[in-house]
Amino acid sequence: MKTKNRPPRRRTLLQNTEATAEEQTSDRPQPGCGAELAKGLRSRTSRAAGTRAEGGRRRQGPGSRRENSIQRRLESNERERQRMHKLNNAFQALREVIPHVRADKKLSKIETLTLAKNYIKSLTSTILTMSSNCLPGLEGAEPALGPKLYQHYQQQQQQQQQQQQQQHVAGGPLGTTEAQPQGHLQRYSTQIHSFREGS
DNA sequence: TAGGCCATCTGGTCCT
DNA sequence: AGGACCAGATGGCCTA
Repeated sequence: MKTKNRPPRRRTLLQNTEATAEEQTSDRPQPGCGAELAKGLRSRTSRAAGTRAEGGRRRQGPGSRRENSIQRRLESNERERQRMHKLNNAFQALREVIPHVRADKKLSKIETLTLAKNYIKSLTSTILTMSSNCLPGLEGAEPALGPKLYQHYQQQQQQQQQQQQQQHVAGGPLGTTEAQPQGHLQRYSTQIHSFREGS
């Protein structure tokens, strides 16, 4: 696994605002981001257009609109960074459950997604092969096997729940305090529901 | 050194 | 209104 513990490579917007006037007039691209460069070009043209209006430019002190705007941008950047870190953590978690040949080499994101897709497909295929007799209606369901399996699983769950309810009505729990099976599929199901509900 | 991959910034859009 | 999400742009790091 390539561990790139890189220092922040870009100067932040705040740092840019503190850049020297000499740097700001330089034509050399600064180690800032590209979008900002584009914005810089835009602002350059607007500066050129608004030279007269800017004749008496005021100092932007703390609490000014520009200052607030920069502050909001920095907060937004931080949130975006956190979001990307979470995304990368999810990628890492996915890498750890996908079997692959070269364990010494970290999978790229695209490789991770591709392998995950193929892995799911192969597992689904295996399940189908192993239990083709037990899962009526799944024969030849190759194109959308995953959803079909999940559907079947849901039906099984409903049947189990109905049976449990019937038992409960008939004679109570009969002392069975056994928890619901919390297998991977169960967790998967729970997760899907939580995603749907946006929680 | 070119190309792949990645982190980061940014502005726009969508959603709550 | 503010946060989440997304995509484009850019530069740094790494490897063949």
